[in-house]
Amino acid sequence: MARGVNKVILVGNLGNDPEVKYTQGGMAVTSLSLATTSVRKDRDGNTQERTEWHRVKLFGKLGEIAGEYLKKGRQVYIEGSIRYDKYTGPDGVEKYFTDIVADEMQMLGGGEGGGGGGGGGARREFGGGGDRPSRAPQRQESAPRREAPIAKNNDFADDFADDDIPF
Amino acid sequence: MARGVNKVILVGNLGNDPEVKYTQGGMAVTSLSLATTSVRKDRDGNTQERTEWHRVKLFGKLGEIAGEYLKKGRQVYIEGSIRYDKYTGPDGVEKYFTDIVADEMQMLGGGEGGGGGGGGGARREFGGGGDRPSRAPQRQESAPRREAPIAKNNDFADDFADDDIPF
Amino acid sequence: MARGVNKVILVGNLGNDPEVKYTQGGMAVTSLSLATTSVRKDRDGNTQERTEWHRVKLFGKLGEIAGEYLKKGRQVYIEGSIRYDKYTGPDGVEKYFTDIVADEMQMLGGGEGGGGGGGGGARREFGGGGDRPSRAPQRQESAPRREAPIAKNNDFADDFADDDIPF
Amino acid sequence: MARGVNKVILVGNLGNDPEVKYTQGGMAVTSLSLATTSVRKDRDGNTQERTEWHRVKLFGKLGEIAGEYLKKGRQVYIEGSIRYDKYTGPDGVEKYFTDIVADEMQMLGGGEGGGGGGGGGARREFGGGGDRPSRAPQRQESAPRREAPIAKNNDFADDFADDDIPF
DNA sequence: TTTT
DNA sequence: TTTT
Repeated sequence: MARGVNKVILVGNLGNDPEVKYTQGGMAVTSLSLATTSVRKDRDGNTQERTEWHRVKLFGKLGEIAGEYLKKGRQVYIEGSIRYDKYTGPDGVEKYFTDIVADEMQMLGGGEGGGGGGGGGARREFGGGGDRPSRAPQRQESAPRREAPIAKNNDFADDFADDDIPF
Repeated sequence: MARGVNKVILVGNLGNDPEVKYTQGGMAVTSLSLATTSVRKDRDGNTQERTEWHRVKLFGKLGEIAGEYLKKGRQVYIEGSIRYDKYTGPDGVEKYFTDIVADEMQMLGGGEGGGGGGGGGARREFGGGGDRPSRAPQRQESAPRREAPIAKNNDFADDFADDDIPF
Repeated sequence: MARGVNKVILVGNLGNDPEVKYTQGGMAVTSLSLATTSVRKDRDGNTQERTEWHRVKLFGKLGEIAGEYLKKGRQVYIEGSIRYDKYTGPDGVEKYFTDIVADEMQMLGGGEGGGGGGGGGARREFGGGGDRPSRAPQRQESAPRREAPIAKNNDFADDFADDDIPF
Repeated sequence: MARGVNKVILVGNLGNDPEVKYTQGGMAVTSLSLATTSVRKDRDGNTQERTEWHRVKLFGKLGEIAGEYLKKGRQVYIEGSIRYDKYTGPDGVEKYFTDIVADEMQMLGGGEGGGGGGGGGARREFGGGGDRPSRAPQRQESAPRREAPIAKNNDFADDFADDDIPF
């Protein structure tokens, strides 16, 4: 439900491998760095290029799939919404972040990236409960003694209750 | 032309009247503050709301139409793309901006806002040369003695050559 | 999940009041006739208009909300997908239908249409089981003795198992 | 300009090579058959698939690029609008067509399809006059003596004045 | 800062 | 008729 529409559609290439983190409740929070490039001719007839680097966040099962199948360089379709966040650092300085929160993902380009699942699509889960924290436990175990082992730098992962996909 | 897709679709309400500025070449650069609100139930069954405030930029003729017909509170459809900008202030501090650069605009809701043109739509102009700097001169005259009368605070207006719609 | 993207975004006005039908299982199947108009100048400088009339289908709770709050003339935002159907009539003649199956709906324009819920948004339900056939029973009772009381003319309503939102 | 929004976004695979025709004025009119497939689980847990076949039309330079670089099987992003047409045949029978008129196209998947231009994007031209009927003459020469050599079967090509991109 |  |  919503009052208004906030929709983003991206087709771009990953600048790096996905980064997968887990909340303490075991929900995957995956970050992508996605490039989209525009090309145009300026008034002198020269070709100009400009690239935007989007920070894309995928939660829950969608984040797990992204972490498993996406790789640096791969082309992907993302549908989601824009989210603006402000974070006040320990030094009191405010920092601003803009994220694209993905609702849907489509791997493009025929899956040279290996695996068996390349080329498929995935959709964000609504309605809690279904998140299997599959590989999360290991991950948690591998970083045992920290108060907040995840989301040190406001990577969205402490913005919401565990296992609660944000909006 | 492009390598990739960077598309945003918004339906929201204006938090303020539009701000119209002009480049030295006379091109309108209009800024909107647009709210989109999401509503959902959390796990306890309580209704949660979250509002995103989008900074929307409209250039050229599209900016002039927006400045003329839009008003605080009015509902509008915007189609455009995301643009991330970094600005280093005189104090050396980097600031980040995210803007939605509009390609298309639709006033919604039947135009109680007056004028004759309410309720219509408009599209961004491609292909240079057609920008009539209609009311820009007056505007320039009303702020005569300043070195950089426009875009003091990196409002996009000095990011591009005059009369050159950015991308 | 999907292999590919099939997405439609419409903002238009209803040509008629919504038509609500119910499957035998009690699921609402609501049809809208939605107009979108394009305007342009032809080569002689004359203004040309062209209107497309979209057949929009809304299922389940989304269909109930549409049936309750939408009215002829009202402006609405629809997000969904295109569905092409073929129907062979009793005379053996094939007929083709194109429908927009709605996933999301936003009433636009400030809700002069009355009620308390005007102006809100709604989202299609995924995951079965949640469809309360609220007013459906009465509806069924009012048309008791018919073999196929609903969907005589292939209005989508017999294309799918009862209570099963099609795709 | 428009009153309303009529927008379609597709990512799919071509079922066949593109078909390129030319108007008498030399404008390319290219048709694609584009598949988008949805997958879901039904209530019994079985996987169901449904494929929509979209008729996509590309005009002018965009149609020339599509005809040159796209091939059967290739994945493509299309942005455009829905257009419903009715055609009354010589037998008096009415036939209905639904087309997606493309405004923008992106070839996806890294261009194994050869050529040098694979993987790029293209945008529909607005503003008449710029259509170079590059390969059209040959095409015209190869079918010299016919009253209406093109668009026998209502392929959109006689719906509009030559060189006039429809809307 | 908007809107219902 | 495509694709994984």
